[in-house]
Amino acid sequence: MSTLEAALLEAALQKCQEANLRVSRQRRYILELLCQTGEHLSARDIYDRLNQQGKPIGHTSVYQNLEALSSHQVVECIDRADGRLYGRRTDPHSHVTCLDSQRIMDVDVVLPPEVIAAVEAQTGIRIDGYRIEFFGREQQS
Amino acid sequence: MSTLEAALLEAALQKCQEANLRVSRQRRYILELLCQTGEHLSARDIYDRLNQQGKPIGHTSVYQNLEALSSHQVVECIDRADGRLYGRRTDPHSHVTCLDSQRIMDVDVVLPPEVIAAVEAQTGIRIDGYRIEFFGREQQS
DNA sequence: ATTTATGCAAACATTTTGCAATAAA
DNA sequence: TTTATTGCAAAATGTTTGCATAAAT
Repeated sequence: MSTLEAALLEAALQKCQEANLRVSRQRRYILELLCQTGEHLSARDIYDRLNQQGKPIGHTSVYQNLEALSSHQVVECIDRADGRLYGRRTDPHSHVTCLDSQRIMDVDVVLPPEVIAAVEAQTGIRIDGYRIEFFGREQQS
Repeated sequence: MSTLEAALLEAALQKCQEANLRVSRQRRYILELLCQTGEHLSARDIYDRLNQQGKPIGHTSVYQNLEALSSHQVVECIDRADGRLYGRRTDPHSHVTCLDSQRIMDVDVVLPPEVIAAVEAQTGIRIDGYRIEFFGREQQS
C-alpha cells in the first residue's frame, strides 16, 4: 500500500470516528478496498471482490455501509447509467470517463469565477459546488 | 404551447424520421410531454402523467420508447441519485440542481480551451464533451 | 453493559424480456 | 402488406427493511 493510499485510509477512519461510525471488520474491508484501488466500484463489485479475497461480508452490510459512509462523506457516491458507484475521494473534484474502457479518472478542475457568476445570474441559484463529467477517448499517438 | 416548445417538438419528430422511429401515438405523447414541461421526468412520472391525462400508455412502452428515443439522441437521459430522468434537450448543456426543491435547470456553459487542454494533459484522454452538474440554493434576497 | 453493525430472508422498486395482438408506414 | 410498436405477464436487477445474532466500544 502506497503512502497516498495509507493516508486516504487514515483520513477515512478518522472521519468514521468523528461521525460515530464504528470501525467494524466489514467497514474496514470496504474502506481498504476503495482506498487501495483508485477505481470507482459498484456495491456488487465490492461484495464480489471482498468475498473473493477471503474477506466475508453480506449483501446487506455492503449496502448499509455504503449508505452510512457516503452520507457521512467518508466515501464518494456517484450515479451512472450502469448503476451507483463509490470512490475514495470526497473532496470536490471532477471525472473523466474513457468511452472505450469505461474507466473513470478523478481530476481537479477549478472554474473561473466569471463562469459561476454567469450561472448564478442565469438561474437565480447561489452555486455551492459543481462536478464536471468529461468524456472522451484515449489518445492513440 | 409556446413557439419554443413547438419547435422542440418539431425537431424531435424530425429526428424520429431520420432514425426510422415511427411516430406512434404513444411515442408522440411522450415527446409532447417532455417538450412542453421543461422538467426532467422519470419513467414513472411519464407513465403516471400520461395516463392521468387520458393518454393511455403501458409501462413497457414507456421504457422501450425512452430507450429508443434516448439512444437516438431524440431525448436526453441523465442518471441521478433518485433514478433515471429524461429531458427535452439533447444538445450539449449543463445542469443546475436546487438543493431545496430538487428542481433541475438546463444551462449553457462553455469551458475555456485551457481547461480542456489541462484535463487532456492530466489524463491522456482526448476530451469529446462534458456536462457540468452545479448545485446550490435559491437566492433569498 | 450498551449500542451499533451484521446478514439472512423477504419485500420493494425499477427495468428488461418473451410474445401475441395491433398499428404505422 | 410489411415491419415496428404495444403492452400484458413474468423475470431479472438493484436496493431496502425486519429482526435476531454478533461484535465494537
